[in-house]
Amino acid sequence: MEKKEMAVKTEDAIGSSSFPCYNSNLYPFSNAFDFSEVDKSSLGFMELLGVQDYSPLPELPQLSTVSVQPHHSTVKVPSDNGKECSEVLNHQPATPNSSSISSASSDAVNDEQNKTLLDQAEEDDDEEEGQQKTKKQLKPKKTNQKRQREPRFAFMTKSEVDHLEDGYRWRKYGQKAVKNSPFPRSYYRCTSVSCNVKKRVERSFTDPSVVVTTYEGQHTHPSPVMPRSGVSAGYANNFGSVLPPGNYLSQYQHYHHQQQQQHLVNTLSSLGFPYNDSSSPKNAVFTQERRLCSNHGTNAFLRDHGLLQDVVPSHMLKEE
DNA sequence: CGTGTTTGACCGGCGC
DNA sequence: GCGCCGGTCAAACACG
Repeated sequence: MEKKEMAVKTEDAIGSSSFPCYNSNLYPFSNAFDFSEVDKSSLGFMELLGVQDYSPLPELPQLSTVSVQPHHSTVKVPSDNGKECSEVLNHQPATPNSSSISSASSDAVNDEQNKTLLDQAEEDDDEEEGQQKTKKQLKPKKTNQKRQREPRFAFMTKSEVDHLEDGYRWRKYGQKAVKNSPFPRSYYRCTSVSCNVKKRVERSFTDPSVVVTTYEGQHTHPSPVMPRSGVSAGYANNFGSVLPPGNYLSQYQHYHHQQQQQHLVNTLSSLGFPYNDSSSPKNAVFTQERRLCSNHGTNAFLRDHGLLQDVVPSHMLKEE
């Protein structure tokens, strides 16, 4: 079977010298596909390296991983920690000479009860003001409430640069060696005050050209890259940010947007997906993003449908 | 001086 | 209890 690609070959698309490999900024399927609705055998040509659901759990994040590969489909529900996540990712075979994009979607976001470590730390400060709490000293005992995480999602990107630009400003706060991997994992936190979004960046050791980026939490502010503007003026990425039209990153994203949109159209057509026919039951594929969008706070995110907003008829994307 | 990175130490969960 | 490991802290440092 002829193998088609959902993602754009970075080198082919833009030339490796013009831009760093930012193709991951487009995530055409981010939050878009409900794989439970899709006959995975029909997706055999896709090069989705992994789809991860980091939906929050009462205690530790539980990860359900779906791998969709040629002639291989698995659904894994790891036990109680995040180890299996990276393992699954790392088990993905390398696919040289092709870009790969994967995405994951978060389920219902129980964001009101989620409490970050920073929040807890602030509370600790309040409760124990006057106490010295330098790092060298023992930190105050935490309460028995266990740590809860924000919803997370991860994706894999073929890229030469580790830290992919996404329109937000990040401050690196740590780097750790990863077990069974020669590549370190970097930890970033959004620099905006009161925004506790974090992301981890690591390189797959099975395919060093693949960068695994994991986002945790949701931005409580617009992208600082954009001065302002509505969606119509700029190009919205899938993280709720909108980039101004003249922005270099925006232009780049728009270029890839067009490229990948065409790929998506071709792919859907070859699959027999009547993407312009709302009467098909296959349209259920597109419903999850809308559901997710309604769970996000930012207007930009609400309106952002990524590639689907151009491929899928607008009435399919409307709130019902 | 403000901002961001580096890096060793610390913390907490987990398995044995 | 101990060690491993992922995640975080924060002092030191670099840079514009």
